[in-house]
Amino acid sequence: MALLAVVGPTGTGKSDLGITLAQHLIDTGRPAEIINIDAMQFYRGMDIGTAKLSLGERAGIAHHLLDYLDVTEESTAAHYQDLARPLIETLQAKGVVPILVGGSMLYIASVLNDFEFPGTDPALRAELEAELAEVGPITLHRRLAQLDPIAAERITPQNGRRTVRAIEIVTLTGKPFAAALPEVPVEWQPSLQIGLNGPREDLVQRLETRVLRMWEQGLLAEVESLIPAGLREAKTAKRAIGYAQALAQLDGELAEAEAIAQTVQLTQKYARRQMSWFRRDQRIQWLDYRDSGIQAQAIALAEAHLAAK
RNA sequence: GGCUCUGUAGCUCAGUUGGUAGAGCGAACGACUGAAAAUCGUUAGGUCACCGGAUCGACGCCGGUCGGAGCCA
Repeated sequence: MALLAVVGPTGTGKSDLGITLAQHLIDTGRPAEIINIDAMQFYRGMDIGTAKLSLGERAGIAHHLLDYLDVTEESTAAHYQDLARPLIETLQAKGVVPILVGGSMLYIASVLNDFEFPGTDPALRAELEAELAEVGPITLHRRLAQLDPIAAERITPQNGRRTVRAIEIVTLTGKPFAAALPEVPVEWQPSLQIGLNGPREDLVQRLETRVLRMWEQGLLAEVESLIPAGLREAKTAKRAIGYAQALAQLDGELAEAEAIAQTVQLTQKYARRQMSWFRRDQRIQWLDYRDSGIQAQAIALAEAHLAAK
């Protein structure tokens, strides 16, 4: 069973490379389809700010898990895992090569690695979040230390978010929470991950012009059109980098130059966080997006993976 | 031209009565198992504009030079 993935930080050309790979496989008689794994491209109507491929650019290749959520719907990695894994298996059963394309770290890991998300309980969660808001992260963390000393040691006391979830897990499962990623990831099934990246200074430049282009292409108008659809009430979608800033600009809270500058900065930071996550995965085969031979290299890697299967 | 204020980390600024400096943001690096485009941690950056003086000792006092802001002519 073949399984390909194109990963890496934002703005490195993952979508295009995904098309190239799919096209190559199809041209050589092996059906291939793309599965989006960018958490913001799930949302219908969020196109410009997520650099979503247009229909034309998709070149007739089937794309899954793209545009399948309303802006008001919340997305979670656990839910995505439930959708993506059966989809992958279905495609494989039909002899289609699935190509995961995107940069949402947790989502990728939750599909490709042996991730098991313990359940959640909205009431308990709400209760813990209220408590967090009231007493602050440090106090809540002391409670975690009593419930699960090891988890508490692995989560910094200032990190209220992770503390809440850890308490939730321990309470729900009655078992300790690992709170740590395994040294070496356990594979869900063998896959080839191709990573795209370039020198930091170059990427910084690239991301800046990319953000400028989003504004030129009408991100503001796109955001405005999403307001009636409920963007303001959204939990996840309205936080998207660029979208939050465009909203602030529409509300007069930010001048355009500020909104753009902030978006550029957040995008840079995001790319950095992505790299710090991806770097630890030794299986990723890194390619330099500036390299003109990148398509051939990716195809060679894919062929080797298919041959080994 | 005169008067007043001002020049401290890449940016915005703190710095008590003189004992060679701090924060926030940014940056680099890291953590990460149901919001992950989230949430957090660590570290590196400063001849305190420049020159001179008094002092055991100055970012801090005195004098001057250069740059910025405002007010009056």
